[in-house]
Amino acid sequence: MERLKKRKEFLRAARGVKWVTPGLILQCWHRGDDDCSRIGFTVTKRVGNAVVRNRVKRRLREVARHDKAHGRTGFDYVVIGRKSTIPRGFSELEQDLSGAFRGIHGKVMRFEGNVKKD
RNA sequence: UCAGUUGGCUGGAUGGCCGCUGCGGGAUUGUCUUGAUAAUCCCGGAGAGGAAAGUCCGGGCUCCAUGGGAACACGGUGCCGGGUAACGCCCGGCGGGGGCGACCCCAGGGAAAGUGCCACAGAAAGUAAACCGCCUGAUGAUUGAUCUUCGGAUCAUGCCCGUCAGGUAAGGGUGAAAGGGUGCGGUAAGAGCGCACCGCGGCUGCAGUAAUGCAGCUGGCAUGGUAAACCCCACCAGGAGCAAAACCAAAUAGGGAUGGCACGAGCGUUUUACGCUCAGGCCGGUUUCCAGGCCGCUAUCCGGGUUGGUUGCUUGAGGCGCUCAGCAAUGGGCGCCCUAGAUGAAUGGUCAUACACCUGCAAUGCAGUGGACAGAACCCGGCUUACAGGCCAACUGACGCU
Repeated sequence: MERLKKRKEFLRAARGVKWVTPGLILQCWHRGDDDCSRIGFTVTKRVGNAVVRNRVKRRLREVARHDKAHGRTGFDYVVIGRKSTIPRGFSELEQDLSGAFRGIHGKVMRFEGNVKKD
């Protein structure tokens, strides 16, 4: 799983499907090719100062590192940190992410199925 | 022991497991120019701050082609001496203010160069001025006396109640501030009108590198405040910033159209053309001068590009220790050390153990929360702001004991 690095790719993922959990928000964009899955992290200034933002981003990155099973090839994912990411327990965050992956994949399939019907 | 002042240090600890980014070494594989490069793995070691922050000053460095002189504009600084690469910083001193004291605070040049402003209140806010009051003179009324034709007239009085003319800044009242302060004399009442002391100005002497201080003589009250109002004086100062800038790869453009001005002179070669010289134009905020560089100039319109990598990038006005000079800031000498370099941006996640903090139960234990302010982005020197708790040193005051 590689990292997203360009602003354009983040903006493209923000136009895709979104899934909200208590500890984080997951966005994804189905590229449609067979390259490996990619993931990026976003924490806005509303969450806190630089120290808090760094801490949120590190916990999210660590959670994503532990969860290697759910990312699918051909997908770009963006994880957005929230103020609630800091007080949330680490195992709870792991459950949030794996649940978000399962939910968002189902949502993408339904969305693409609707597109094919149209 | 308590209260306080100043300066400095520290900025969560220990361990297990799993990661991230550089660096050094090694192995395997691929490539080729055979010692380089790319990928993967292993080992070792390193990896946020005192403010990394605010971006407020001063520098280094890079570009604006470069260097220098003069004037002006804009901007900044402002007691004196020293330190420094430099500063608006630091140290020492002076002056003023505060504190019993250790000590602290000060945007601290010029207000007799000029202009402006001083709300409200108040009579008056700066060529002083007369509201109340005080004083003098005249006078009305009053009162008294004399005369009388009984209407009044004349003389005196002027404390009290008025009017007019003048004097007065002592007192009252207003204000942030009322044209030196206190006392004595003086005066009709008063006033630097005179005197003493204090304050202020000038001159002289002494001490000090100087700011300034002390002493003497003298002047005479002349000089209200405000320069963080304009201003004057002295000194300093070109602009933009690492998204600077350079290189590599890809892409490309010193792109096109229209109009205006110019397309000059001389020489050489082979009359177009090219080269050289002169003239002309452009080159830091403006003007100008000197050296120098560049070459058609200019206006309007149209279209396109602005991505990736490498360097810059961490050895520097660098730290630590000893020593010498100095009251100190700081400087000299000697020795040792190398200590983050990311770029959607590493420096962490998690668990355990004690240790602080807070809350509750409740009573010195248990449970829960959970670790001050805060995250490098080219690098230094400062300033400012934020900061839980802990430690050290020197000094001051009070109380007690010896």
